[in-house]
Amino acid sequence: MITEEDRFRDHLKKKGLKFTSERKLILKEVFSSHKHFDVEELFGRLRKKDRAISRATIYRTLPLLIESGLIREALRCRDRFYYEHVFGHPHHDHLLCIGCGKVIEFRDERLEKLQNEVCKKYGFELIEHRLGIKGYCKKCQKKISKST
Amino acid sequence: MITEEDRFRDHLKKKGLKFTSERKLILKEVFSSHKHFDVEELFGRLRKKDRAISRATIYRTLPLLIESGLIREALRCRDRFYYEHVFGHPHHDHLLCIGCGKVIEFRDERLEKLQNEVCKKYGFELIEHRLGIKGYCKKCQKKISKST
DNA sequence: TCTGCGGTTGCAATTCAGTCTCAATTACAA
DNA sequence: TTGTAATTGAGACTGAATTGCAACCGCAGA
Ligand SMILES: [Mn+2]
Ligand SMILES: [Mn+2]
Ligand SMILES: [Zn+2]
Ligand SMILES: [Zn+2]
Repeated sequence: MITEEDRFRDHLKKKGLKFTSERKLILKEVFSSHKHFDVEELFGRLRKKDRAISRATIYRTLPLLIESGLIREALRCRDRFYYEHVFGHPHHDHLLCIGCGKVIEFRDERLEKLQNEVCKKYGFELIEHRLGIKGYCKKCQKKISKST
Repeated sequence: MITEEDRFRDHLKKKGLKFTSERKLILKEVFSSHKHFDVEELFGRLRKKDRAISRATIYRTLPLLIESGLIREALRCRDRFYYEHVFGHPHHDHLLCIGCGKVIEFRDERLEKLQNEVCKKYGFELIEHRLGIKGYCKKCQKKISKST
């Protein structure tokens, strides 16, 4: 069974890059939780450990994790990228509540299939897609109807 | 028949805001072409006219045009937002070529319907959505297969 | 195990889109 | 025409992300 570390090591080797202790720590921290995360949060989490890692190194490592197929940019909110696992986690899309910021993940096979059809129609080779649906979650709908 | 200017005037009036010459010029320039645009491009186009308008005013006006339902954020590439017309142009989604930057617009009713279904399932009130599919256009596929 | 060659790191400086402040200006309703 | 609240441009500012550089270090080969 291949672990995320195996995958990362392979990718680095292929590119003639080194598996440093910093990259190892970042990888470990990234895969210690399944939640979406941004650079600041990751930086904060790492700082609390015995070994702090600079923001620059984090910014330089995340693209390597993306290239390895381990994570991807999931959302962009509040002027930041939020990342999520790809390795070990099936693809899905997101509902974003404008009211409270809640994020709901969903997967719909029919949506995926239709996108393939669209690409076929235009002779387009699909590499990746991102679907973000903005609106109001149940709770926020209630809040709004109460306040009017 | 309602024009984009009517729409903008109405919206401004509703909010107690003024229809200034700057806002009028920005509106005019935005609707002078149907292509996607970003702030820098719009700023450049306006500067070439008799009357230059500051970036700050453009940044302050675009949200008003969005609120009015005249334009929307269509894409995010190269760290910038790209905008497009909503007024007078039916909703659609985008295929983005990673190779050459080409943007293909498409509309698929079934995709729209399925998204409504997904929202219903989660009790989510859909306000807007954005689907961006990244990949390679026909030409870029050929280029790649030639170079290997 | 030792060595040397790249690749890597942290830091601070930098970039750049986007926001904000403020004094001067202007739309527009009365 | 006038009063007033909204608006403007200029430049300072913010904050995420990038970069240059000198010291550092992983690792393949000896
Ligand atoms: Mn997710
Ligand atoms: Mn479009
Ligand atoms: Zn909510
Ligand atoms: Zn292309």
